[in-house]
Parts: sequence; C-alpha cells; structure tokens
Amino acid sequence: MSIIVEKSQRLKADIIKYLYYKKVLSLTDLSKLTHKSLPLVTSVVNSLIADGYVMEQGLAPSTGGRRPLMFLINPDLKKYIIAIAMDQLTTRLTIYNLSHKMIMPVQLLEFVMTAETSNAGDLVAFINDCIVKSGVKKEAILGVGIGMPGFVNADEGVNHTYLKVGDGLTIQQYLQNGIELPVYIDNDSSLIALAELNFGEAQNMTDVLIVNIGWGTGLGMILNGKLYRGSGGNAGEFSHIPLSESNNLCSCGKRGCIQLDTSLLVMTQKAEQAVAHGIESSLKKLFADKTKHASDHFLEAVSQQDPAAVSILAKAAFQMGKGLATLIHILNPECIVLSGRGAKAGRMLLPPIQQAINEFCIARIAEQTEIKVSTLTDGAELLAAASLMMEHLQMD
Amino acid sequence: MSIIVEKSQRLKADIIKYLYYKKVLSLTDLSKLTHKSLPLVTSVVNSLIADGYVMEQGLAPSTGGRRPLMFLINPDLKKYIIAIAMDQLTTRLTIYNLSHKMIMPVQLLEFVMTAETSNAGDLVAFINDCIVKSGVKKEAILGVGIGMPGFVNADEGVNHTYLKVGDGLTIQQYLQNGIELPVYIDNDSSLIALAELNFGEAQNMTDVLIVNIGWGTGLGMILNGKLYRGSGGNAGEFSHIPLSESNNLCSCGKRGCIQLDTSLLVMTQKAEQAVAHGIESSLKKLFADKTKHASDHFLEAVSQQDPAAVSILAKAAFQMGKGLATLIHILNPECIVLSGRGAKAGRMLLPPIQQAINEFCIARIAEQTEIKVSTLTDGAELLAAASLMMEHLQMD
DNA sequence: ATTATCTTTTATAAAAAATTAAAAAGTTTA
DNA sequence: TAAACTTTTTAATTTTTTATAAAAGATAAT
Repeated sequence: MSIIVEKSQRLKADIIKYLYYKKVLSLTDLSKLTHKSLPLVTSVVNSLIADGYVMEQGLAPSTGGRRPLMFLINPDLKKYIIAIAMDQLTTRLTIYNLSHKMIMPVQLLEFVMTAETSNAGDLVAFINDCIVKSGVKKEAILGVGIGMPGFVNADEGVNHTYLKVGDGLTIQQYLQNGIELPVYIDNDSSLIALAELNFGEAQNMTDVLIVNIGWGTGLGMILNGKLYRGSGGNAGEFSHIPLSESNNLCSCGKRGCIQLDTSLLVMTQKAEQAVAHGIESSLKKLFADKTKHASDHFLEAVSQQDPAAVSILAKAAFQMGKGLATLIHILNPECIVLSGRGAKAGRMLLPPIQQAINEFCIARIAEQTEIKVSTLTDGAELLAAASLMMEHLQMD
Repeated sequence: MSIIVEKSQRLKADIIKYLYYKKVLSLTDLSKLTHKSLPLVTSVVNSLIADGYVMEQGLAPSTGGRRPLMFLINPDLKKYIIAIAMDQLTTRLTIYNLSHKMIMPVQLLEFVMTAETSNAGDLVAFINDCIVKSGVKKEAILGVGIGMPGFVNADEGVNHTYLKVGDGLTIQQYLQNGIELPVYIDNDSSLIALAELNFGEAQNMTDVLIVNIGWGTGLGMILNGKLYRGSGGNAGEFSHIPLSESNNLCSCGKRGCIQLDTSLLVMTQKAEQAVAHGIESSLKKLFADKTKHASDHFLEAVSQQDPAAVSILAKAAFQMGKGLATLIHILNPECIVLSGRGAKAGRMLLPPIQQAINEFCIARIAEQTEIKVSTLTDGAELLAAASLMMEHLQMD
C-alpha cells in the first residue's frame, strides 16, 4: 500500500512544484505540465486544497472559451525552504515560504572556502543559529538547498574541491546529520542555470547556455529541456578550456586556461595593476575603500563607464566571446544568457562578445543564437538554491 | 477510434525497434525498455506473433530464477529498409531486412555533391533503379534512411548546404515524391553516433561523443542518453571551432578553423605536398595509383606505419586532441569514440590525442573519459542509415 | 439591439485501458 | 529441501479515454 501512496504523493509534489514555479495555473495547465489526465489532476488538486496547500484564486479571463478556474499555493501556508548561496568568500542564507517571500532578511557568514581553517562545523552552527533566530519550527521546514563553487556531484552529494569532511561522510550527509533536515547541494553555475530556466531569461527554452560570470567563469547548460550535468556531474568547466593566449599559470596547474583572461578576479587584478602603474581612473579612489571587495569596486567602475575599467572588461569579454563561439558550434543553442555577479556589467559585456562571435562563428550558426543579459537580480543564487530544494520536494 | 489504434501501434513499432536493435529480448526486457507494464507488453508481443512480425526463440539460460522466453524478429519477415550513405563524392545504397541481413550487394553512384551539375533527380533515378534491380516489391519496403554531409535539419528534412531543390520543396519531400516511400534524412555524423549507440562502442552509455573522422571532422553527441541535435539541428560543428594555429582560409570563409589541421582532406594534401617535395615514402608509389582516392592511399600508408604519413597524422591528431580537451571540459562525457572512415587509422590516432588531452585537461576531468576507437566496419554509415529509418518506423 | 448558432475551452461522469499488486510457476543456490 | 530469485499469469486498482455538459465569446440572422 505504501507504494500506491508514494506514487500519488509524487504527483502531489509535482503539482506543488509547478505552482511554486509558475505561481498561478489552471487544471488544464497542470494536466499538460504533469502529463497526467485532467480528472486525475482535478482530484489531486482538490485533495491539496483540503490539506491547505493550495487555494482557488478565481476565474481568469477567457482565451476564447469557458473561463478557467485558477489555483495557487496558499500564501498563508506554514511551510518553508532554507536557501543558501556560497561563494569563495561569503555565504548567504535566507528562508522563503512557498510564495517566494523571504520571511527573514539575508544572513551573512564570512566563510572562506579556500582557507585551511574553514570548517564545515561552522556552517552547521551558522545554519542552526539562523533557524533559531527565525523562530520557524523545524517541522515546518521542507529542506535546505545549497549552491556552492567547486566540482560538485549533486547526485552523490559530494564536493570534490571544497568542504571535505572526514569519516567517509559526504558534505551532504554531514550537513544533514548536523541540522537534521533534508539537504541538497549543487554547483553554483548549474543552479544559476536552473534559476534562469525557471524564473529568468531561459524560460520556455530547451537548449540554452547560461554563463556564470563570477570569480571563475562557470557554465550551466540546459540541453533538450533539462539541466545537463555530464557523466561525472562535472560538465560546464568553461573556466579551464585551452584558449588563452597568455602563458600564465592557472590555479588548476595548467597553462592557457580561458579564465586567465576572463575571470572577474583576473580583471580586478589587472585593474589594480593599472592603478599601481599610475593610470588615470576613478578606480584609484574606489580601490582605496577597503570596506567592499575590489571586484565590487571594479564592477561599479564599469557601470560608471570608467574608460580604464571598460577597456579591461572589453578585452576579457572578447576572449569569452571566442570561447562562446566554440560552444555555439558544438551545441547550437537558441540562446546564451550572461548571468551571475558579473552580469551587472552585462550591457558593457555584450558588444565585444557579439563581435567575437561574429568573427569566429559561421554566420549560419551564429545567427541562430541570441545573446541575452540576465534580468535576475542579486537574489538569483538564493532563488536557485530554493529551486534546488523544490526539485527534490517529497510529500509525506 | 483511429487514435486508440495509433497509440497501440506506437508500442508495436517501439517493440519492433528494440528487437531490431537488440536482436533477442525477453518480455521483461521489453517492458523495461518501453517503460510499459508487463501485461501490456505481453499482449502486444502476442499480437505481433499473430501478425508474423515476431517469433519465439525458446528459453534462455536462467540468471538465478525462472528461465525467460526469448523473442526475436521473424527472420523470414518480408519487410525491408533502404539504407543510403552519401559522402561528398560517392553514394552507397543497400537493402536490409529487419534481421540486419543485406538482401542486395552495396550499389554505388558517383554523385559529387559539390558539383553544379549534380541533380537530385539523378539520386531519385538511382534509388528507383536499385529497387527494380532488387526485385523487392515497394509495398514491402518500410522506408528509406539517408545519411548525408552538410547542415541538415532532420526534423524539417532540409539540407542547407547541399542537394537544394526548387519549388519550395525540401529534399526530403522531393525524394519522397520521386520514389513514393517514406524518406528520412540526417547528418552523417549524427547517424554514426546513432550507430555507435545502438551497435558499437557507445552501447549502454548515456553521455558519449562520437567523432566522425572523414572529409571534415564531424561530431555526434549522445547526451542524457539521447542524440543531441541542437536548437536548429546544427549541433556538432566541430570542424569549424576556432583553434587552429595556421592562418589558412577555411572553406567556410573564416580563419583558424580546427579542420585546417585535422581533416582527412588536409592531411592528404599535406602528404601530397611532402611527396612533391621529394620526401622518401611509400606514399609516392601509392599516390601514382589513381584508381583509388588519394585519401584512401594515405590511410593505407598510415596503417602500414609509413613514417611520413604517421608523422602528418600525429600532428593532426594532437590538434584534434586539443579540441577534444575543450569538449571534455564542457560536456564531461564518459567516453569519446573515434569513428567514421578515418577510424581505420585509430590505433595510430590514439596516442597523440591522449597526449593532448592529458596536457590540456584538468586531471580530475580527463580521467573520467575513456577514448575508444570504433570497431564498426565500413558498413557503419549504412547500418546507421537503416537505424534512422527504424527510429521513424510506423505500423499501419 | 436581441437572439440564435457556432466555435472554443473547461469540467465531470461513465467506460475502457493500463498499471500495480499478488499469486503461481520455474531455476538456482545453500 | 528450503530459501532466494526471476519470469509468467491473474486479479484488483488506478489512470486515461471518451463522451457529454456547461460556460464564454464570436458571428450572423432576425
């Protein structure tokens, strides 16, 4: 009998997931999305209404026939998701309800991944602290979604680069034990791709590349309509493809990696060198302010159209465009979305990237892919982490 | 009512397709492959036996439980597939039954795609001639599968590079009208990928890249277990990624395309130049024989380990390896298969490719992908063309 | 302008089909 | 000879189809 329940619970979870993503849907919409028949969907939605998960919203305008009754997730539902977005230096956490509402301001933890002293225990303590501070009961929390840099195998729950824990435990298991809630982890770039697919520029597309411009240059891929992770979960390592003309040594131990030209870190370093060499620029003043990270100042200068900063950015963007030209030939996507922290500079990034693509792509191929800049705000990573949790939602 | 029929006919076609690929299967196997329940599969297989399509083979050895009854396609079934493999110079045709048996020797047509005088009408005449010659009745032919070079959109039935026909018709429609049978076309590299997936080195894998070493260097991709074609059907244009150090002009109008270093045509040209410059090599004698194409002589010299030929090949292979290093970073496949005409030289190709991958890939990523040489013989393209037809099989 | 008819879309109830669960029938292994 | 496993068959349950009704807008006739 438990298996019967399990299967109908699967459909319940799917319906909640779709209502979470799309916010308001009719029974017909849900039937199409879940590939289940209308009578079945109707009965499951009715049971979800009885359980308090779902509400009727009222009739939508007609599209030429009978007006459909629309449904949405009960905005007063007391169920929550913990969303965590990590980067090399900082970890951000917030708690959402199922109506995309933050019920707690974003909490920050200075957690330096690369540091020897960094300990996964600190992360557990931080998360538990936040739960206590929020006043939300643990039973009301559906789970924890975490996006992090590194070679992450989402299925196995392992990060091969950072956050290693002993005792034969995966970081996922370690966190799960520590906070006693379901925990799901994934690579930050894959998650941003998920966010663009569900909420951003990649909606309703089946073949899209999402470039995560940040400390490195990550890549998330939606292929045949779903996130592609590769055989070992390590697809999308755009940062280290051999394309750079500089002969510098990359952190990975190789030479010629593209990120030696394109990463935000390298751009910022070049800007700092330029300032040190006495270039005339607003960067000089900005870099003096140590309250924010230099890369934030660099992005700020770019959006202020500081010539020195824009010139550094344009060179990097051209190289990135050359790399993207390769991807366009291989994957023939309908769209490439520039996303992540660096997308702030998107408007400045676009012309040199487009130029490189025109120069290195066969016209027939290039004209099939549109280059877009993400419109998701800073919250993209957190939203994506919440999505990750919703992807794994289970009803009990 | 016709829709009821249509759905059960879909399952019938799927079952025949799987029996075609795997040759012998039990009901349980078929149930798993088709994702349909055992009782349903049982009843459909019984109806296929009644129709004469399928036969019982007998009991297979036990795997620890009750011995399964195995089924296969009736080897005396009078249903046939026309398989056509085209390259720039030559078109090959054969007719298979559903037990992979050629019921007619391979027929050749000198059809030069690039020539102005080439006319799709000649192709129609050739196919119709072959049908007459074979003595097979048209009603017994399930359809025609054709693999061809160029920018092919398989869904739309268009080749944007070659075989253009007027009157607003696609080449697929033109051929279909001319021979009055269902016709399916696809890019040669995609088809070779399909052949490797179903019959060759990529069996039971979900993320594999198949390199078609031929006139150009094509790429077929199996991602998430299925052939990836890209948004416009033009994925896999490996030939023209910007990676060459030579500054020669490519046929596509750009400079720096990888195929300027790696295509069989370029290798052969280099060998001819070397001979012209008086290099000591068995190639000199071989090239004098004009009955075969120079590239065949070149491949022959390579397999005879002629030093000059091997040296030219090794340089090309290293460049190809550098390109593959990029793909490995992006797609993290479990395997790369070297296939197509040039795979004959596979054993010679492997070391320089592996060396380039080791030099340009992060070790963690590189060690996850195995490089293999195809074991499919010359018939790969024809087998693949037959597969293409079977993918579209419809029961009526 | 009002009414009637037609088309399109959503909702529900009865009939048909497919899946799942359970039982039965063979095989191998301990 | 029982226990573990796998395939096959049967019975029960679930799910999908199909048919029908109801609602809304568009078009045409009165």
